[in-house]
Amino acid sequence: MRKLRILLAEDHLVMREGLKRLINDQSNMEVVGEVADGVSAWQQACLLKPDVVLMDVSMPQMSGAEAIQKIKEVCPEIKVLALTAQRATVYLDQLLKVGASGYILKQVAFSELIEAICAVAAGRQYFDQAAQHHIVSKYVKRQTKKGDEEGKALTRREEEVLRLVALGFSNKEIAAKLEISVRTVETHKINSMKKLDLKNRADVVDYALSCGWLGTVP
Amino acid sequence: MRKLRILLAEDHLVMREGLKRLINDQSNMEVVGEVADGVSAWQQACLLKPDVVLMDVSMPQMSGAEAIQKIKEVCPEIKVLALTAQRATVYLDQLLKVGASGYILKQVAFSELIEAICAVAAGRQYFDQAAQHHIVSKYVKRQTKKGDEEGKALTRREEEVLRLVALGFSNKEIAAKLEISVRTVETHKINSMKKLDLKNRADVVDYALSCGWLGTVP
DNA sequence: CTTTACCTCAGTGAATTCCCTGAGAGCCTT
DNA sequence: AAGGCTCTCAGGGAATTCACTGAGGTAAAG
Repeated sequence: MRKLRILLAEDHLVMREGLKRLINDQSNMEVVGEVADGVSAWQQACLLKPDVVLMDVSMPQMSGAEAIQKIKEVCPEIKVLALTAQRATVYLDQLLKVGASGYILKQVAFSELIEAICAVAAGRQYFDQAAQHHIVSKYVKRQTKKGDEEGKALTRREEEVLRLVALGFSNKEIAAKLEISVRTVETHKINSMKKLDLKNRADVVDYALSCGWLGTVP
Repeated sequence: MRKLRILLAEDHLVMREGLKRLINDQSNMEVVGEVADGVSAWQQACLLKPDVVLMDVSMPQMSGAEAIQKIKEVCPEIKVLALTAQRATVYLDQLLKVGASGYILKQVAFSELIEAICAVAAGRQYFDQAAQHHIVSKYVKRQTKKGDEEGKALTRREEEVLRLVALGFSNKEIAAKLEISVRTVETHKINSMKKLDLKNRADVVDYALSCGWLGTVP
């Protein structure tokens, strides 16, 4: 039986080394490459053509989601298992959209990680309990509410503005940054907050944290 | 030669298992315990009396710094090596104050980690380059500016308020939370921002990120 | 006992944000 | 061509924050 070829994309060297050794100890898998940022992840994935990419979603240079999108664009046959430090079910939607085959927390037991890798390598999907629950409940909502859920997706501009709001920038500063008027910023801000049912800045920060917008300091 | 007895305090199971195996592979050290939160870290440290506690500073229930303080109170002979996911030199001061013997990033190479463990076990201190630089530059400043640096330390109340500001709460909400008047909140906010030379909310968020105030969602 | 630091609160005027409304231009789909 | 979505901008009043000042009470340190 051929060994599963795995690419590690994880910027914490210690965890990366740990993962590498643990995976290499498995009889049916081996680590064929290691990278520490999203850009390298994409390049190496296309070069090495691993069976599975184990991808930390919060990495410098390019976010995990962006890297996954790039990989899937060029090599759709490569499976990507997203690895995240925090519970971030909101972020999950984006990962699913760009083509992640699975989603698992770093807090997870090692045996479950191996199981997840095997699952995605076999073409199945793997989600931890919280993610599973999130997906199911959203699906149920969609069934009942019909297209109401889609109406809650932020537009590019809205997300851009909301991210800057979470980072603490004032409307004025955001307007300057994006070269638009303050009133426009207000509009995007209000609209995005209504869509996500965020009542104040604290909610925005919460949302941003759950999205990983603030998680990594590059 | 007796093996170094090490306690792992780290809430990411995968990294914990990785660390355990890597450390146990070393001929001169072994992992004698593993915990996933600050409270357990404290209890197990006092129970197991390890030579070194490898402590993730961001853990649920009790922060790393608090746990270190507890450990050092009861068992000052136990050395603690602080492990952190992000560069957070500001947080470093607190770790030093409570008695951490070393400070190292998760991004570090495994060999350096082993080196750090050996150093703190031997009673020396170990700090990564950035931390080293931070300490030295602060020391130099203190030499030149005398007590000026101390004047820049936030008071408990100021830090409390600033943290809430970074989390996106409005003055009004903070006032309600702390049961003080809005004007008092304004005062603490202004004073703390002046002390740290933060010009706007964005700077506050930056500072908070560098302190790890926003890094972990428990 | 005096000094110092900390926490608390307030006045004031300017600046900014909030929250509602309405609306024109560009682009894509039907 | 018509409709829908996105991005853009604006008016206006209420609410909040900003940035300055001053000040009383308490607790620790000298």
